[in-house]
Amino acid sequence: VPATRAQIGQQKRERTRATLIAAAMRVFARLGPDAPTIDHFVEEAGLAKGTFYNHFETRDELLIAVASIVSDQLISEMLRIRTLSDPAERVGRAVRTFVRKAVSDPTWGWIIVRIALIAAPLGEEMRENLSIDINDGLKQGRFQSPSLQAAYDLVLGLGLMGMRSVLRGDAGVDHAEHVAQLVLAALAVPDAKEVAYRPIGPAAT
Amino acid sequence: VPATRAQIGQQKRERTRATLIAAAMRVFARLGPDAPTIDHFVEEAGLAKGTFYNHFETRDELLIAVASIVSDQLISEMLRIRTLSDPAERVGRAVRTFVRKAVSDPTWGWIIVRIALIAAPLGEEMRENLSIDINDGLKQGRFQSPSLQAAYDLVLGLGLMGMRSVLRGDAGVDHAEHVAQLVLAALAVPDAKEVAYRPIGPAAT
DNA sequence: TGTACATCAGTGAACGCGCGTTCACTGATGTAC
DNA sequence: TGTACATCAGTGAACGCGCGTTCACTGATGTAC
Repeated sequence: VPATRAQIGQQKRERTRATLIAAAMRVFARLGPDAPTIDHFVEEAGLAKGTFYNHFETRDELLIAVASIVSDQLISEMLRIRTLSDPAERVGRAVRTFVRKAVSDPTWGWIIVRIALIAAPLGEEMRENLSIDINDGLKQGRFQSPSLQAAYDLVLGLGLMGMRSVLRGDAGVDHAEHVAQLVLAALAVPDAKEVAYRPIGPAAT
Repeated sequence: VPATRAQIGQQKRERTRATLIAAAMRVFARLGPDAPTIDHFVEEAGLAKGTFYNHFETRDELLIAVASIVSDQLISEMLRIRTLSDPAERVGRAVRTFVRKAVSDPTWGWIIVRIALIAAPLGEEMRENLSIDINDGLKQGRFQSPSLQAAYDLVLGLGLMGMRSVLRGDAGVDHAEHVAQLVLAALAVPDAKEVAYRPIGPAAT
């Protein structure tokens, strides 16, 4: 089928928008949520300044777009892990996966570390999803914790700090497993080390 | 003794500087390290804009001054705790003290949470001091951890996230003890709960 | 088939506000005589 | 004791750069005939 003018235009628009968002991710990862200027984004993207305003009204709108994409990736990862039946394995796998992903995709990792706790949507999604898994473990007696909130602080705090360490190059190759092991040990999982190192195969229920 | 003109001037200067720094602490606590402008600081302090430049050359210099003060307070607190002989009690006490202090002095707490990981001196001081206590515990066999770095991420990550929870009003009255207990449990301290709740008396060696 | 036209994403010069920075001035207070 | 002077922290108006924002224009590409 021949492309109509409208279709061609839309495709170009979408490609430019994607270029801009990809550039914005690198910039936010490098400079954090507050410091970057419009010039930072368009220069990184290799586009004219006016182009920014063809796609976004404000700098904040771009930050939200970036946060939404990262948030969606987080959620889909959490949902894949949810197919595992053991809450300990779910929480351990989540921590381990995110720390490993920070190694393989530092831009993604720095965005999480630098804006995770600031951009509202991102933080809330993480919170909701984590709370489900932690609650499951507590109800089943697989976890012990003096409170849900403390367990939540444990997983999010140690997870983020573990990501930060590997991003800064301060940690060894097994850091993801080490961090997962400590999380599970804190929650009084007896086989914490075994679960933390369990090979990642096809999701077994 | 009658005050000389030079002394009077110096005293006034010091008072103004203190006013400015106290105002800057509230502003940094509220807005983070990047967002505030010079106008924010002088308005909060009730001073003229030019006065800022009588005391600091740049916005960054003020941030460093604030970070230094907070850092000094952190270190002196850590040094007081160092008089305790049991590494488990030292680490637990440190975490507990900082979370409690975030409750009683939210401005101080928010500064730690918002700029702890950004302002270099602050992060390094915390790192050095924590590493000493953690290393002691590992060498003495009081702690178990797959790596020093992971244990460090645990204490700093859970500590900061615990502070953040109480600052946001998301946690109960015993949150400091809950967080300390989880830290010690993660490090395989058998009497984690007992140590976390041990009354804070005069430092016993 | 070829040519003139319509559409629209992208462009970048121009504008103007906000914020960092300067500096001549004020006023409080000790000092000189 | 009283008065003129010196010093210096603090003041705030003024300046100008940087950055957000606008908009007339360009050029690529499909459409009309």
